[in-house]
Amino acid sequence: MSRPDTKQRILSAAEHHFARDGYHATSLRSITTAADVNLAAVNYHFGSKEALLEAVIERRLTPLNKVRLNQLETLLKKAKQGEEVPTCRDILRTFIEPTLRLRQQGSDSEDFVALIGRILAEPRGVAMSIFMHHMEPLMNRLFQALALSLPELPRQTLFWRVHFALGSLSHIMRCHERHAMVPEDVNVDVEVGDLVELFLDFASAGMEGTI
Amino acid sequence: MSRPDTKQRILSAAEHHFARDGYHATSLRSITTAADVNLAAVNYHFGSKEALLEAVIERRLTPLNKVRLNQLETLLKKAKQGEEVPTCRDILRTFIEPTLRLRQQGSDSEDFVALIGRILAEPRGVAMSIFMHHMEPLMNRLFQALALSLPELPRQTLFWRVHFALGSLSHIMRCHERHAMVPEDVNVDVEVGDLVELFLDFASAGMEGTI
DNA sequence: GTCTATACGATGATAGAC
DNA sequence: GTCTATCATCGTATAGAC
Repeated sequence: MSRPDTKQRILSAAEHHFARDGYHATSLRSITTAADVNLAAVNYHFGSKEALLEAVIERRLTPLNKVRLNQLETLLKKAKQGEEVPTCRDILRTFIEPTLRLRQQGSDSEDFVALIGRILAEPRGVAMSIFMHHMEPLMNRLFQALALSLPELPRQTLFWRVHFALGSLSHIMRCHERHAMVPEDVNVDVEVGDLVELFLDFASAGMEGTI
Repeated sequence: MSRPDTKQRILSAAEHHFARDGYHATSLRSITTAADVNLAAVNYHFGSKEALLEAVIERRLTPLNKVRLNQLETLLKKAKQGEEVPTCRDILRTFIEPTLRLRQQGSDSEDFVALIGRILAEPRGVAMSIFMHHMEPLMNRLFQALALSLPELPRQTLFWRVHFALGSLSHIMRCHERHAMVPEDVNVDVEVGDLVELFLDFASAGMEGTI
């Protein structure tokens, strides 16, 4: 019996398990069991566990970054036509909104969001270099746009603030389920759209803060 | 031959390896080799790999939180005497400065900072519950103080902003060595004291931002 | 080409003899 | 406290069925 979707099934199962338990704590056996395929199928289709992780990342990161870059370029073009400078908030929005929206579109991309959050937390992790490679053009463009929007800010200060903001984002990406130590009278359930605005309030204020 | 410092040597070696490679990617063999003790010594002194991790965390987190809580209480008392409200920036400082300072005091606590950053990145990780248990009183007090400082802010908004700020902090804790995608003309080397101020500029502006 | 069954060497954590 | 044995499980390799 031929099942042409074997690769995709492995990718989805791997995505889910990697996101939930982390790369090292996930065994190939648990993935192949969940995907209902033979253990050796991973090696046949991907070559190794590490290569599987790379494939998991690339499957979703490539289209995501295409969307983010498109939105950013559109914003910059529109601002240029109106001879304005795009706001810091709008620039950040092109980066974070498509990311957080992956959670809600009913697809199985929710796991991916958490997975990226985890990868960003493993400095010397196996996936870091492949991830960075995919992010570089977008990051350069983002930094460039923010520098345009905040011309008075020293570049070193700008760098650190971008670092802080993206660190904050990676934290949210990881923790959309776990909410420890929530005060009793606080309701943490928010719509994705509201979370985006809450975050943009915080991050753009932080970016624009006086020195 | 009896070596009374066996436990401490294991703790330090474990701290170093857990911080560098992560909990799951670290083998007991690599720890005991580095500590120059027998493999089984871990089980004898701590019971299990997981219990060792807990001991590693507790050894430094207990005194750290004592310092943070003391600084916060002192700040609140001083403000009360002057019949003032402590600033958001000063409150945050009591939390983050003692943490980041662990890197520079020449001790071996640098690894611990990175380790905590990593633990915070593993939602369902083995160490999360023990970590949270240690943080709860301090977090409650922190939230309470910030609510005092920003009375006009809805509590839900305050919660999320604290969440964002601490996410940002955990990111810095992890990444003090890796700095990917740094623009060419930016120098990322900063003193700990400068980093604290850079972060407080960002975080307090973000906390105080208008709604 | 796809997929399966099975085996291998390495390493994991732990228990029990000493 | 230490050492050794043990056993489960890991990622990977391979031979062969469809």
